[in-house]
Amino acid sequence: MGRQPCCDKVGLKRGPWTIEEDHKLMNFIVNNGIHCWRTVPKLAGLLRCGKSCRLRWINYLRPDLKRGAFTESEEDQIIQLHSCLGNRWSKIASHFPGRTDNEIKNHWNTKIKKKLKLLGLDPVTHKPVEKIDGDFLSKPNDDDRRDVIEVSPRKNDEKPEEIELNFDETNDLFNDYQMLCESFDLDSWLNQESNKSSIGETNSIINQQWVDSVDSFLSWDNFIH
DNA sequence: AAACGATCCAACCGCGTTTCG
DNA sequence: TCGAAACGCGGTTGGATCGTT
Repeated sequence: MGRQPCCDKVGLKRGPWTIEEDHKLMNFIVNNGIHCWRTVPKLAGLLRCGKSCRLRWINYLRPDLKRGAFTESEEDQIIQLHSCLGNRWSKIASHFPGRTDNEIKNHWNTKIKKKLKLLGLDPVTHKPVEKIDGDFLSKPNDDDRRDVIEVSPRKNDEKPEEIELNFDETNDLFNDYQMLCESFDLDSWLNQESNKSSIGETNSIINQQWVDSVDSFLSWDNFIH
């Protein structure tokens, strides 16, 4: 005999969460904490599986979530960590208090990947795309030595405002990026992050403050997703 | 104003690992 | 010790929104 099943999947709700469901889940966790995700939906009165509740809490409802756009320095750190850790999003996210692995993964796939490609870098290997198995392909001709980045939307027939990066400029950017990566000491940075007054301690304070004030600052009737 | 395509992101799926009976 | 379920993670999807034609 192993554990009891997480859920029977019959009659369970799927898809986007409603405000009412969010409220139920938050109220339950605020009052009871998290001990076993399997029991959470049942005790909270939700027709969801524990897995779905866990995801909703982690990615959306957690009080210590930092919302808003990623800053440039956050992006740089993500790139640096990705070059060391690869697609281990939860590991990367653990160094950004208030950011979720899902959020970082989405940001990587929608923004940073493109940014690296524009720099002529392979987002997987962080190496120049011209390079295959250690050998550079033939020297690019003049047409190939230009990357064009549109920086403003086109209006009708108007010529788009563009930044032209020739091959040498792209290389300069890549060199800068490599220097940044080389000068980045992952170990000391990780130590520094973990020494920051212990994140768990900080989070518990934040949680407590949030729990104390949750009903006063959240007007659920007017809650906007 | 409508149609279409691109982009974003919340949520789901499936798999490997961990935990428990 | 073993097997089944829970957990956690990374990949993928689908719907909402935005921008362009």
